[in-house]
Amino acid sequence: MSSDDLAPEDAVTETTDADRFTNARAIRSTALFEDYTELIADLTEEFGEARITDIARRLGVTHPTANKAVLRLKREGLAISRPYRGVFLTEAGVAMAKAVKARHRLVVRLLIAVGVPPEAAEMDAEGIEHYVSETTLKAFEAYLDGRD
Amino acid sequence: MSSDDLAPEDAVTETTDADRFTNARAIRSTALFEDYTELIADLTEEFGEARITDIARRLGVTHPTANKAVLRLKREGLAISRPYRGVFLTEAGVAMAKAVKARHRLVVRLLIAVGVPPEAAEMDAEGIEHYVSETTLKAFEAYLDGRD
DNA sequence: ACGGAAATGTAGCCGATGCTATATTTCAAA
DNA sequence: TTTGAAATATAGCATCGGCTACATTTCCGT
Ligand SMILES: [Mn+2]
Ligand SMILES: [Mn+2]
Ligand SMILES: [Mn+2]
Ligand SMILES: [Mn+2]
Repeated sequence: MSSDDLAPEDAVTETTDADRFTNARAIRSTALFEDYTELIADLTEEFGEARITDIARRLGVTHPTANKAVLRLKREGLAISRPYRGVFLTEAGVAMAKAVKARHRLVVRLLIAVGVPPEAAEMDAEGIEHYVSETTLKAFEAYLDGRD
Repeated sequence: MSSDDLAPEDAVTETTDADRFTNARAIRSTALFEDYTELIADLTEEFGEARITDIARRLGVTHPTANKAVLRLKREGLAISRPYRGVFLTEAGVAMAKAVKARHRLVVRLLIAVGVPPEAAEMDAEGIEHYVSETTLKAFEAYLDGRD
């Protein structure tokens, strides 16, 4: 199980356990932003703007929690807003939302394709989506195309 | 896209967006414990005990971080240890480790089965594993059995 | 036009999870 | 048996992401 089994002499770049965990930690720290941008995009499409109250209700958190998260989004250049007004995504925010939404849908489609009940697929995808790499995404696409 | 499209009069239990996000938040708060118990089980099998230094190195964190996490594990009844000695899992810890390891392997197997390169499968599984429900797990098993 | 309810903002608390710096303990080599 | 290096523990700092309580602003109905 140890990563130096059969360690070769030449300069192969090994993926260590630490690499995997470090990757997962990095993703964990951006997952919340991904959910916020995706949600703000949805609300903007539905209502023309994303109100703090609606964001909080959809996420199942209190409004101060949503407010604080939006402050972080603004600090990171993903959103803009004026006091007591709706929240809007920046270019970067829109780009993130688009990518996240595409991933979300693709993960759900794949789960359903391998036999996961739609309800469970939707539920699990909300967490899984953030950890699916580009490589895996491509594989999902290829799998979904090349069947039936 | 709104969840009250075609809302029925009778008492169907709807899964709201908030339910999904709340579920994902709950899982996020246990994911780290799952990684720790799985890792401690591995190290115990390899070396007869899990030393703080080894835990920290495998996870890619500093040893004070690992130490503090082990304190939380102990508080939650998942591990035991005496000062300056190795860490061991309790019954509950072993049970968690077993379940997590089974999930980890199954997720990797499924990803590979749908065409994800093994390297990427291992990498992504480290995050994905925590969000796979029992229902989805069963579906993965069925899928892996019922092919070839 | 205004008064009150709803929405939004802010202050402050908490635990989790990371870090660095420092203290303490263990253990093996000399 | 001593002692120094490695391992472990602890102290203290920071950010994140939850919460409650309270302050402020907006806006709708009368
Ligand atoms: Mn999500
Ligand atoms: Mn999503
Ligand atoms: Mn993991
Ligand atoms: Mn794992």
